[in-house]
Amino acid sequence: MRIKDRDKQEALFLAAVKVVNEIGFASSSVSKIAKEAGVSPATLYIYHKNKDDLLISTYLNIKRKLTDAVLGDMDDSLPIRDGFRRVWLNLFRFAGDHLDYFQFAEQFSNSPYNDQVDQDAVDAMYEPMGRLIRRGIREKVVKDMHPEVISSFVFYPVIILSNPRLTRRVEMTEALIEESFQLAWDAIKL
Amino acid sequence: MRIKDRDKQEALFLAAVKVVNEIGFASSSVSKIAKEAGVSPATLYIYHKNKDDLLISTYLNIKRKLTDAVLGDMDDSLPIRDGFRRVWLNLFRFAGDHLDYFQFAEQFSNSPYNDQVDQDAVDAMYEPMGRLIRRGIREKVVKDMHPEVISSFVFYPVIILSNPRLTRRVEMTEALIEESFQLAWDAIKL
DNA sequence: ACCAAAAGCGAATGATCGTTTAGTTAAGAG
DNA sequence: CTCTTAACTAAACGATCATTCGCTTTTGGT
Repeated sequence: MRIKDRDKQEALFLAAVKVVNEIGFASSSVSKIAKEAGVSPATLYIYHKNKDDLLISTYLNIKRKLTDAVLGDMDDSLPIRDGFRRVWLNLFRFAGDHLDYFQFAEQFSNSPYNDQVDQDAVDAMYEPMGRLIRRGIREKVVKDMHPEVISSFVFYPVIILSNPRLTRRVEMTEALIEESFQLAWDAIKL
Repeated sequence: MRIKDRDKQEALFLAAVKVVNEIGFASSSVSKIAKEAGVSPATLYIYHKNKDDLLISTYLNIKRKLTDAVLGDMDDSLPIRDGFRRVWLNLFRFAGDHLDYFQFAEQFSNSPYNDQVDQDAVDAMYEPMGRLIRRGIREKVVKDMHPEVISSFVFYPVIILSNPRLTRRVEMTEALIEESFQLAWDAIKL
């Protein structure tokens, strides 16, 4: 028996990201994504059971790449502030390198599609971050608040600042990224 | 000659918000929105020149209501911190009262539709906020950074914290909202 | 070398899409 | 009350939608 083509898998993933970012969920059709991937619409259904499945697995694929890139080099022996700083810088680098992934993920997670993903599975990917936050609280370096509150002050500003659709007037230079991290740290430090 | 019906205008606005929030941009069609509004699809074209125009003006309508509710009672004589605090609390109250507006706006502003809106016009609505930030910097109470950076640390966490799609584990009580404001203030204060 | 089976595709399915047309209804001006 | 005009609609337009069908091609196992 024949085996599924890894290249087609990847081509479909990249095509979904590209088409959705260029024309939005409203206009993105299976045939447009298939054409962009250089594949028949019928072939797409060998890899995904329907359109929703294609989009959901594209999202999960991005989330996995994101958490790998951002949390992959976490080190429990690092001082708390350095741990946060490393993740912060990773996030900016990833956003710069893969703006398209970021944009797709934002479009997706704000849409009703998000209700179809297993949120606990996504949250589990962020577990290393939760560990860092809890350690910071235990060591009396970080304010004792729910990890989701801490995260929202540290990481969501990054999502805004690295999205040129929302932040048109500011160019995020190396120095400005470092300065901005100080704001994030000031928000959460004890 | 006959006059346009204000109730239909409003019904179309509410229907667009409701349908888009329930089934997303991907599945939202003109006929579904018209049916929800209790109106013929053809009638919709008397009020909007096409589908995009309907969605864009729905978004701008929400943005106007939002800035009115959040920035409408700004007072230049208030101490800086109290000014920020008032806007912060307004934003939480508005998010609680009109979660549907918030959700629509987030879906919209993260999609390519956003490229079709005059961003300068939207930015102008936030001008009172820019004034407050610049006054804070001038009086050496707020860090001297670009207003968009300051805003991203103060207000975007609110958008996350008040979105139950993203923040499922934390219930934002009055006390927690007040505590969270302290984090926002710590981030930007000198 | 051959076979089984899954990959792969072009074309067709019926449904729904955004928009227009042709005609009816209702209300403000006189 | 009448005329005018724009609001309003049901039905229809061609286009495109998500998905499937019938068939061909490829490939791993023997």
